[in-house]
Amino acid sequence: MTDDQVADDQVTDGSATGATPPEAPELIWLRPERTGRGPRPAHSRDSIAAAAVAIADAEGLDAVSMRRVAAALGAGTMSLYNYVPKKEQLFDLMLDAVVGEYELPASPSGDQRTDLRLLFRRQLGILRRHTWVPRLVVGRPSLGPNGLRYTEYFLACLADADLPGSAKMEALSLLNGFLCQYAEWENTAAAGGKWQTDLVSYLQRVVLSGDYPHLTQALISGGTGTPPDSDAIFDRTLQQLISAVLTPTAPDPRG
Amino acid sequence: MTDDQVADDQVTDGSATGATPPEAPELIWLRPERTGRGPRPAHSRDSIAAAAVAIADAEGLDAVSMRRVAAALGAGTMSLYNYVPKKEQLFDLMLDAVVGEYELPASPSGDQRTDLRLLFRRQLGILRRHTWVPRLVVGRPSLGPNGLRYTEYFLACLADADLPGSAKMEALSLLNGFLCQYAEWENTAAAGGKWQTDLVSYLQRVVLSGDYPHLTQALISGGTGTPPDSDAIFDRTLQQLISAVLTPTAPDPRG
DNA sequence: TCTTACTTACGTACATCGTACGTAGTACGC
DNA sequence: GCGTACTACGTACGATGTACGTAAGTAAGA
Repeated sequence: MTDDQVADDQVTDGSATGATPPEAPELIWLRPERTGRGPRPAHSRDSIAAAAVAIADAEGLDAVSMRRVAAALGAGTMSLYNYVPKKEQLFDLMLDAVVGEYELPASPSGDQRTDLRLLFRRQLGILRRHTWVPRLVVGRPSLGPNGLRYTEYFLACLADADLPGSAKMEALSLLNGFLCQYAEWENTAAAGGKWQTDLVSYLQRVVLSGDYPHLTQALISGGTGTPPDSDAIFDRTLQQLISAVLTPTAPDPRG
Repeated sequence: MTDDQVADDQVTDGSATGATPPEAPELIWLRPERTGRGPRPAHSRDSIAAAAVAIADAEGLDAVSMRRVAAALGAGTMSLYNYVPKKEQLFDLMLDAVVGEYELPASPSGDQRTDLRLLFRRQLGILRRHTWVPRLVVGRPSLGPNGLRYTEYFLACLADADLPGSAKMEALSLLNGFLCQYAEWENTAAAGGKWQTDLVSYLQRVVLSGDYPHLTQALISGGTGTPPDSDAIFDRTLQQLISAVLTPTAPDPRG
């Protein structure tokens, strides 16, 4: 599984230029930021991430291109590829930078529910400043330095919980998923514009068709496009989820 | 529902060449599939969606380009734009096609938990056949014909529940979010390849650093990259969420 | 110290993407 | 039949990710 595709690389030819192009790792955290050879790099991962984040904040995620970020750094486009070999990894840098914005307490207070609630409420604040984050956190775990510290803190909050380690990881994933989903919902609700208008008139048409009684009732009993008046919905749901997650394992009520 | 969108078309300007370039709606479901004028369209939304879905299933979402889909239909690239003015709307078609794969029961059995469990387990089956779906369901509600039927059925399952309509919609969103997240996690777990390998060696390095004791313990107490041996995790979590969602509103245990 | 090997920096170039635009042909409403 | 709105599609433009080659700079081994 390790070396099946470079079998016939330099075998027949003894020339000098690099015996094995050593398969750059897919994960950017696996390559050292600095090797100590060659000229001193002009940029750091932090500055690159900051530049990219600034662009995404100001003009949206689609405005983040390699050219654009390189230009923002005052570098040639292709120079950026020395630091970030793939655009996906630029996204990794951006996510880790955002996770790092939360100044974590030194250690949890000990009250699990309160600690978790505070943690995720802060995270929601961060996501509100960086509305592009949810689109990026699909299946890719954010495990850069800041992501690791964040994960470690989350697990420290659950240190006393009577749960297997895997359940704690699942809890993290579940709560983060909810967080991003809620943030993204806020985004679309606040987007306004033509899409919003179209959606409303479409739903009106749907309601008037009379073919969807349950949907109709659900819509009229609670405003649809209406953004949440406060964080009440978030808080309430968050607490429900925390409770669900902390419950060791419900006895299976299978029929 | 029949004629409400052509109100102010020719009112202010009597010139010939289309007085108002009538602002094509952002939502594809808002434009009729067939207007009755001009030549008969050679393709249908269903066939277009099917072609796109086939490509995505076979070669991944990134292989779905307008050119590719048009070619699969035997049409010129730009002809596709008569049916789908924006690529985003092609994605809408694809999602609705996938939602339509589940042959919904005529009406729920009446046992809320069982009905919901069955519904989402089927949905998981669909997502396993179309691994690209979670990436597409970020913030865009899927409200095509099939999406509407699906939503209506979900709400019918909750018809007897003592919840406000908004809470039911939130429940739908929450459960769907979990579903997609779980499916996406399965995808990355099953992806294999170099990324997986890199991730493992990275985590090994992290563990060996000794700086993340809680993370270390969580990792060793439950395999990380290990795909779930069965659907047990999904089922258990799904039930927890269903219970949480059906609970009218926990009394606020605010300190 | 010199050499060598590897780094950084960046310009050029290519394939591919979404899609704006224009033109030609077709079929329904008047 | 006439006009208008539709379908069909070729061409073309700007932008993207990034492979590749070259020049220059610096640390490690002789």
